[in-house]
Amino acid sequence: MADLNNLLSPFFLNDKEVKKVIELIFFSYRDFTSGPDKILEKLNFGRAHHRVIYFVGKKNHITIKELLVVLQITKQSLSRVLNQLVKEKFIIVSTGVDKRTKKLSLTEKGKKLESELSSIQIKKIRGVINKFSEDNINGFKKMLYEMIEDNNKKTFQEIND
Amino acid sequence: MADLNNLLSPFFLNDKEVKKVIELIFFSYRDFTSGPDKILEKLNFGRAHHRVIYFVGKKNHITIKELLVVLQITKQSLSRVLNQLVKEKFIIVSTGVDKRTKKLSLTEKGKKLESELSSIQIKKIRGVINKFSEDNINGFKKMLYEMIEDNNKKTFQEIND
DNA sequence: TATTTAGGTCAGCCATATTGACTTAATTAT
DNA sequence: ATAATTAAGTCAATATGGCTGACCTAAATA
Repeated sequence: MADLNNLLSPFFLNDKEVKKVIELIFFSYRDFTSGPDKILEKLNFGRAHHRVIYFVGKKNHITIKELLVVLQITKQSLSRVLNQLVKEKFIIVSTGVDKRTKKLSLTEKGKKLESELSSIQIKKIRGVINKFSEDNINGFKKMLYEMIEDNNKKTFQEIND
Repeated sequence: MADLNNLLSPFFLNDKEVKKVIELIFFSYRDFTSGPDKILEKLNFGRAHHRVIYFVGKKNHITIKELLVVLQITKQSLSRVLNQLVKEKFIIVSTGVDKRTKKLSLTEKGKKLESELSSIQIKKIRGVINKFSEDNINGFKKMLYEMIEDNNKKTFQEIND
């Protein structure tokens, strides 16, 4: 019902073919993160710092709790990473209207790093986009979205509304 | 030249749209690995064990060196993980024709675990495949492949020849 | 006023990775 | 035959990024 393509010619991949997809995901993800990793290394930061920088950049004035929902780590884990970023002035903290909360923002230094890290990944994705059609890109996005668990689909929507 | 679609209607995504793709990759990969992670946890294993189990299952009689090329970690890192898997009888080791090398194989216990872990990810991918067309799937695979660095593309080909 | 919420902190633990230095045994090249 | 290279292993130290559990403060809400 949903898709004529499937009704007319149901598409099947055997286990071996599906496993190739597993490997493509593994290899592509590793290379997707390796670029930023190299820059982060020079700053003695890791991927966790990248994620915090990224999502604070994405949503200015994000609170600790919101960040925890997105990252799905414990506050103890976030704490160490975030404190380093604040101490080294990539992120500044202010108090929310609800005075229990804290609002996080990137400093100019933080914005610069975020931009440097993101531009590597943006470049990589654009490189891919340029080789494919609009249909392919839209399919790619939809398929990635379908791989996300329902509760996290909600989170993805929330950070993009 | 390469693609009429792009010549006729060059497809452009602005930075904000490309960043959505970055997030889709982040969220989907996390959920792609979370299923196996839960099973591994019960065995006091981690994702590193999964990768070793996976690639030994993929290529029976793989050597340590071949495994290191695929995994791109140091032999010290591999050593700990592999020794645990051998000690707990998920993997058996034999000597190659070149007596310097070792050949790794899954035991029945190892095959069972590999199958249990892979079936989760296979199921997830099939779930996605069933919602899309053959064109979409082929596009998906090609786009993932294009995200891999050239030297690793070679590795991907080699493990699939 | 009592409870919940947002955030922080201390301590200890585990997994995964790294670098560097060094060893052994087997193969290959000179 | 000897030298060089290769495959594998090991010891030690270090870093990152997660976790649990226990406990605390201050502010908001019921």
